[in-house]
Amino acid sequence: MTRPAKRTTIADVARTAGVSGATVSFVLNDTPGQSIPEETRQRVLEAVRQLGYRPRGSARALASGRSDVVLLSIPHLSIGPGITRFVEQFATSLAHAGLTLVTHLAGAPGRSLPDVCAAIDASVVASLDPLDDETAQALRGAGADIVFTTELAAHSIMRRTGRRQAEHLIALGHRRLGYALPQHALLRKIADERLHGAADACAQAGLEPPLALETKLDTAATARAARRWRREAVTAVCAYNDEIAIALLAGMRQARLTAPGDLAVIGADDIPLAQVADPPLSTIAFDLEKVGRSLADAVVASLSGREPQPAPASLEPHVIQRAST
Amino acid sequence: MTRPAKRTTIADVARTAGVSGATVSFVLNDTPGQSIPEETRQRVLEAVRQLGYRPRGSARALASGRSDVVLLSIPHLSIGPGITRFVEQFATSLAHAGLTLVTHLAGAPGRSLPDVCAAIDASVVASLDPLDDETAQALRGAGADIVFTTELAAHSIMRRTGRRQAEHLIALGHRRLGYALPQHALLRKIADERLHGAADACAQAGLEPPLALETKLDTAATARAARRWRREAVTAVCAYNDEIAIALLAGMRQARLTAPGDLAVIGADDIPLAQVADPPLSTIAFDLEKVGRSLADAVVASLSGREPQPAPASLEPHVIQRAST
DNA sequence: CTGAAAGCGCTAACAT
DNA sequence: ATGTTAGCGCTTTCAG
Repeated sequence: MTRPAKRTTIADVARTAGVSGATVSFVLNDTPGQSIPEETRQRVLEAVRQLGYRPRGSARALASGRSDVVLLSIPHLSIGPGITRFVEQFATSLAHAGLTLVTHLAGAPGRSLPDVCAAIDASVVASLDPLDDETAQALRGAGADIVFTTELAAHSIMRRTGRRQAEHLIALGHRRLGYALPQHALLRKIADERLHGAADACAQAGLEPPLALETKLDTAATARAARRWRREAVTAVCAYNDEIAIALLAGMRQARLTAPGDLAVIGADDIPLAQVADPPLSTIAFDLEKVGRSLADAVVASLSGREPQPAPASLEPHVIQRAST
Repeated sequence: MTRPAKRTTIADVARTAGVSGATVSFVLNDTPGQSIPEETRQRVLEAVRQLGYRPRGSARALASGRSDVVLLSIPHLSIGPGITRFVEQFATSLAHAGLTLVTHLAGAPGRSLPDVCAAIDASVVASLDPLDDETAQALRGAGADIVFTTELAAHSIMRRTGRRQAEHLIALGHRRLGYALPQHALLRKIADERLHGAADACAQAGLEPPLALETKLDTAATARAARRWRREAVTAVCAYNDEIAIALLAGMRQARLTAPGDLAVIGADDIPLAQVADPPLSTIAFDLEKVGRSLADAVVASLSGREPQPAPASLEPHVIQRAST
């Protein structure tokens, strides 16, 4: 057993501060039901600072049974500026509650989510994608006190996003819609939600569901799709996201079609490039930071045994109207 | 102390398999210098499967002194499809070596990198950005057996990326270059590297350094920059990345300037949207997956006390020539 | 108000 | 070839 240079432990701090390890633990954790005199408290804090001491997570987790680490599983590809803001807000809110966030990119071969969860002994696992039962089961067994999926949040936001896209187009007078689906299999789950939402809006307006076509980030492919939609009397299309929408705009340009005249197009996610598209792209935005905050609230609630609050209504995705529709 | 329903431990497995805990540990870890009969081995494995047992990371780390967890710090904003591929490959290669990767989004308030490192008791910390000394120090103290920064890898790749952009333009006959810098402060470090590389290429060709202008993802802003470059006799510009390049193309369109005639533009990173830009955007690509693989190699080497191998030359960024230059 | 002591689940000597 | 045992660093009763 090769044991490298011993790190500073709670015992070192205790010695320096002239107290016992227990006392150090008490002040560091603000353990309730203890009344440490301010003087002692300061002495301990000073020793901690001086020694640069940080409690070792594994020991703490082992002893207390809770690591206070939250593991967020991010679906494979959909990473973008929006997700970044979301994760940051999530991490910040969690930190505020004394929890530490780390993330795991799902979908890659190698470690499965339960493996990672066990390895870091996470207290909570959050996922943007609904987790399948087997995984959820494993996670519980692997020590995640609770498994929190955003099925109630992100999932339904996706659906409402599709719904808004379609509603906007319908309100503009369009009666036959198209839907541009991404090709990538890993985006399919989210894409299906969005498409589903759009279909709901159509049904509610007494229209046929959108004509969904698979596309990719390639001008020739989107040009083909655009012609097909035209042929089928589609006058407006919802794109799975802004990237697809921008590619569609490019394909239309190649096919000598213009937006919104020949085909109106609306994207989703409001990526920065949407505003410099030609024409500027209408899109759906939602407050990811707010989502991050409520997800954190839910995690905290869950950890303290309370029921999670329903997500605030202000999470509603909303239309950003630009020239493409 | 609320202790929730006990999880299955190594003792449960031992009992079920009719052996001792040590034996279970041996077969699970392939502990060298032990010769477990195949029959026993299978019995243990069977019990593990049946009970769905996974060793608890914290206990393992505490006992052995190594968590085998690698923590990757990702700089704030530069997340994109490229980074995703990199992280996935990194995780996969690491998993292959028995290591588990988790990531942390740097830059957000809340937990600092050393905090996270201590919380999960990471064995290794890797960062795409160079780490400042204080952080590196804290990391070492916080238990990262080694701190591995990619200063040698990613850092220099950034510089070589800028160099390639400029070299390409110079080879095309341009004698006065511009550089489009991002506005965001957090991108500055990388941007400076890229600009520096471009300046090197200029110097080597006996040219003045590029005229660097700060821009943002806004058509009016990039149009202004484009006019300024024209005024200063710049004929070609390197953009910090493809997003900026696309915005510049849009600004030029607004200013009735065309690429490459009025101003040639080259981006960097080869994002999917680059190929559907109008005109299709020349850019710099590099094999992020290869970077992920060599970074993993370096981590493994470092963990076993060997010197990291120099990164393979095939990591060189290369030009993707499209119509914008 | 503070300290002593018993573990948390696992690994790795050391016995057998 | 397998079992016994002593911790790893910390938290948390329980005494003082």
